[in-house]
Amino acid sequence: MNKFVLPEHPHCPHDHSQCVSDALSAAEQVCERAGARLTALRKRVLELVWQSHRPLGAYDLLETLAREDDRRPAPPTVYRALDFLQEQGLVHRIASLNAFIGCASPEHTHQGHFLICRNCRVAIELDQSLIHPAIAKVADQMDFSVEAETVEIAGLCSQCREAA
Amino acid sequence: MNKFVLPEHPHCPHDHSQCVSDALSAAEQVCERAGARLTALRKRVLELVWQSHRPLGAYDLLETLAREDDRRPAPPTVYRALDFLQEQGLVHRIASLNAFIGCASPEHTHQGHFLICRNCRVAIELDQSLIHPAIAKVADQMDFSVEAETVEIAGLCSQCREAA
DNA sequence: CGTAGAATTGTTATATAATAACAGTCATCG
DNA sequence: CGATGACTGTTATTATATAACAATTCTACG
Ligand SMILES: [Zn+2]
Ligand SMILES: [Zn+2]
Ligand SMILES: [Zn+2]
Ligand SMILES: [Zn+2]
Repeated sequence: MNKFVLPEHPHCPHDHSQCVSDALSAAEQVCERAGARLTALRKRVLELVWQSHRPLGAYDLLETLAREDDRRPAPPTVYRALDFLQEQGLVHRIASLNAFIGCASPEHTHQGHFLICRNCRVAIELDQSLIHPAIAKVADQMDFSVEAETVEIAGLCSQCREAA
Repeated sequence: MNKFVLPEHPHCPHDHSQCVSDALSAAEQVCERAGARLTALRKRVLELVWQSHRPLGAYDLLETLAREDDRRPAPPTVYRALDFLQEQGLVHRIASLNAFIGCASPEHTHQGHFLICRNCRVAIELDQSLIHPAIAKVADQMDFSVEAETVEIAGLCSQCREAA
C-alpha cells in the first residue's frame, strides 16, 4: 500500500504531537548527514509547518511567529527558512496554493505528489509508485529530461465526500 | 503517439500563424456551442496568449495590450478575460509559473498536463493516456474524488539538452 | 424602434506573495 | 581573542491577483 498515508484529518483524530516530534527528529538526522545547520529559527519554522497536515502560507507562518516571538519578523526571515527546509527536502511547496507542507519522508530525496481536499484542506503526500513511472515514460517518449515534478490533485477526500 | 505534440520550438520553426488561426477558429466554435460570447477583448487576449508556445504572465499580456491599445488597461481587464478563457477550456493556467498558455485541444474538456523546458520555456501539453489513468488509480485507492489535476513537469527538452 | 435588465468592460484601490539589498549578529577555527 | 563565513534583521520594492463600484454595451421584450 501507501507508506505516505497519514491518519490525521478533521474526521480522523490521531496523536499529532507524534507526527511533529517524528518530523523534527528526522530533520535533525537529515541535517546532520548533510552537514547543514538546523538552527532554532529553522527548527521553529519546520515545527510551525507541521502544526497540521494542511499546507500553510508563508505569511500564516509569519503571523504565528509574530504572535509568539513578540518582535515581529519580516517576510525574508520565514522565506529563507523555508528555502533552507526545501533544499534539505524537509518541506514541499504546493504551487497551486502558494503554500508549504512538511515532507512525510525526508530520508530519501523525491518530488512531492499530493492529494489536496478542497473542503478540509488536508494534503496527503503520495508515494510515487504509480504516478512517477507514468511521468517518466511520457517524458521518455518525448525525449524530455525531467528535473522537477509538480503533481497536485485537488478534490474531496473520502471523509468530506461522505459528510456531504 | 501524442496528438498534443506541437512542432513549435526555438529550434523547430514552423508556421505559427497557422497555430494561431487554428486556435482562434476552434475558440469560435467552442464559444458558439457553449452560448458564450467571444468578445473582441477576449479574442485579442487569446491571440496574445497564443503568440508563442511559452506560458505568459498576465502582466506580460497587459503590457502588450498597453503598447498597442494606447489606452492602458488595468489588471482586472486581462484577468477577467483569462478567467473566461479558462472557463471555456481555451486557456490553461500554469501554477508553477503563474502564467497562462493556450490549450492545444479545447474541443473536449480536460485537465492540462505539461512538460516545461526551463531553458527555452516552451510548454508542451501532453495527452492524458498515461498520466491520467495513474492519477485515477491512486485516487481510487485513497478513496479520493478528483476534481482538478495540476501536472507540470519541468526539465530540458531534447533540443535544449542536445544544445548543451 | 425604445428601453429595462443583464453582461461586459473601465477604473481605482487594495490584497497577497515573494525578493533585493544591505546591515548587524553569531558560530567556528586558527 | 580576531578573522571569516553563515545566518538573521530590516527596509524597501517587485510581482501577482482581486474587491468594489461606475460606465458602457449588448440582448430581448413590448
Ligand atoms: Zn499528524
Ligand atoms: Zn477532506
Ligand atoms: Zn505554433
Ligand atoms: Zn527547450
